[in-house]
Amino acid sequence: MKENPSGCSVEESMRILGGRWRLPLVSCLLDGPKRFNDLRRDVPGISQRMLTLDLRALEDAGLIRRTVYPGSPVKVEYALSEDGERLRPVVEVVKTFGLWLKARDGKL
Amino acid sequence: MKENPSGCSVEESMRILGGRWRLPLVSCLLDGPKRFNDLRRDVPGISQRMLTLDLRALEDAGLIRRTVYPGSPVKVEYALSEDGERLRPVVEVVKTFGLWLKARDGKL
DNA sequence: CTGGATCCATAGCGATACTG
DNA sequence: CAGTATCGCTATGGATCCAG
Repeated sequence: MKENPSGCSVEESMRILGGRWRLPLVSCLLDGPKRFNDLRRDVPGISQRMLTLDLRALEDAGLIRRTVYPGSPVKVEYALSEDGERLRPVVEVVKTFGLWLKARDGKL
Repeated sequence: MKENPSGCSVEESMRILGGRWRLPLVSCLLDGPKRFNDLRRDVPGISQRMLTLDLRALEDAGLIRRTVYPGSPVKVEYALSEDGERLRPVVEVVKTFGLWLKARDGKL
């Protein structure tokens, strides 16, 4: 009973948060809602394709809300859902680790 | 230049923690040092190949220490390094999120 | 027991061009 | 502005066999 369902939970998370852009994307959205091209700018290096796919995936997971404001041209806004807000601590701690990593390896 | 270095740190982290098994592996090692076949057992589903590769990668990143105790048969022990201990909060928070995720999707 | 070597399948991702 | 569609490469990971 002391066995490892813990690792499984981590796997569950990684199925959604894995990949190169998911977490950086969420990280950007923690600042507040953004539009498609805002994200393209704020997540440097992401391709338009991956942006679309990962936004889709996160939306399907219920972590992101997509709102369309009609008009010409249309305006589409992406925001973290209430559930997605649960990712804040995740992003924070991963970011912290990344910063520490960079500092460590920078000093070697 | 004022732009998102936060996201970059997240990317740095994911370069090391990405992949399907890295974090589950670290999660297992949080309990204490383990041997190769212990890990094979405790990280259900991992192939021997990936276990080798990921242990290697984490070792190269300085997050894991590998100790060989000579004898016949040899005994090899893997443990988190001091640096690797920095992953504890990461694993914890990811695990928490995973558990919550499973609960949420289980209840839908 | 602790791996290394090989082969192979798939998933992830990038680049580019096109569209309402 | 906010996407879709297509192509192809590479990385990731599984299966199997071999070895000290």
